[in-house]
Amino acid sequence: MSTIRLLLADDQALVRGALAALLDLEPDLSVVAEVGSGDAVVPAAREHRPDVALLDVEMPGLDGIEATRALKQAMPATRVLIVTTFGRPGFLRRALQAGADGFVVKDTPARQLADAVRRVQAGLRVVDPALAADSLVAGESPLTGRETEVLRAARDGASVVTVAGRLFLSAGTVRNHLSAAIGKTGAANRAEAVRIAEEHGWL
Amino acid sequence: MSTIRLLLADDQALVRGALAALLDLEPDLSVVAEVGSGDAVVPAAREHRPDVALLDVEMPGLDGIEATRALKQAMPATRVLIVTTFGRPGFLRRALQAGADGFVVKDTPARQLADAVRRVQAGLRVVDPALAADSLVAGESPLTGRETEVLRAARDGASVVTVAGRLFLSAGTVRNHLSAAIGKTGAANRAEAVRIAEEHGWL
DNA sequence: ACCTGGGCGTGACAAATGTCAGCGACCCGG
DNA sequence: CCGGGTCGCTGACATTTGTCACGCCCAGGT
Repeated sequence: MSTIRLLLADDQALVRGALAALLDLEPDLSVVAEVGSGDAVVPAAREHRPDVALLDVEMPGLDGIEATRALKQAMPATRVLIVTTFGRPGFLRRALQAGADGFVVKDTPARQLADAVRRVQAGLRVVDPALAADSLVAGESPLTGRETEVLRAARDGASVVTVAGRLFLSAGTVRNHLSAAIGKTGAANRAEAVRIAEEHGWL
Repeated sequence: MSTIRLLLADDQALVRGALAALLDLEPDLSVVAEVGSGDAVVPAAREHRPDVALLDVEMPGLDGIEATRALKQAMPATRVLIVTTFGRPGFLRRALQAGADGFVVKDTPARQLADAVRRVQAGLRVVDPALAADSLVAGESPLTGRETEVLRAARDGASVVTVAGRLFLSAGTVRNHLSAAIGKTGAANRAEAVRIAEEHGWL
């Protein structure tokens, strides 16, 4: 049995290095490339031809989801395993839609990671069961495209007019979109709506 | 030269295990205990007598800062090295005040971690230079105790009356404290004030 | 004894926010 | 071709939020 070649992508160098150390302990696994940003994933994959890519969701440049899409398009044979800090239900859904073969939260015990890699390499889907359940109840984002944009632009506490300026919209329109988002999220508030949408992975 | 005994505390099992793997590669280091919450730090330290404790800041139960204080009080000889995701200037200051011997961000290269551990064990202070500079400019929190409390209670987007109810205050008082916090942070907004305060590590 | 600063409260005011109804435009599927 | 949905905009309205001035109490330093 030949060794499985791995690519690691995580913006935190310490975590990246530590994961590499952990996975290199396994005799059948070998980390052939490490990158710290989403943009670097595809070039590194072209050069080192990994069997499996472990991608973090939170990354500068392309995030893990977009990087998955790009990688699957460039090299469809490469398996993708998403490794992330936050178990946002929406992330799981979007990751799978982007073509990911597995989804692991950083809460899972260290020893299971190598198994997850092997399963993914074998062509199986690996998904955290608890998270999958959450994803089903949470469902898809109820927010329309514009509402999502507006809510995202209001994340940092910008006022209505500021957001309107950023998106080239009328202030009234922004207010309406925000109102709709607040209603759909069940929030009482702009800030609360942002929080809820973020927790569900809708932003 | 005897080996340095380590205690690892991080709520993310995968990261914890990976760090353990990384550090165990060094011949002079040995991970003798791993815990996933701040409350477990002191008991584990009592049992395993580590030379150096690596603590994450973000943890359930006691956070890394409080755990540092507790550990230093219970076993002053133990060296504490804080390892954290976010380079919030305020965290550094509070960590050092709580008695930490070193402060490392998760962005630093993996190979430097072992060195940081050795330096801390040798009695030196280890601090990320860039972060130290930030800490100097950012300075201490300008917020008074009450203002901090109120701002923290308003973090999730709660309304004035809700916050007032939580803290057993009058609505007007809450508004005044919030107004003061907004002024001191230079924000235009409650939400912005929260964001700014969080970025500085004042919450 | 005096001053200072933080905490707590009230009242009043302007500005921002959230809600609602209604209008025209567009695209897509039946 | 005619809905239905999304988008964009307006205007009006009640509520919330942010600001300010003012007062009271208490703990600390001088």
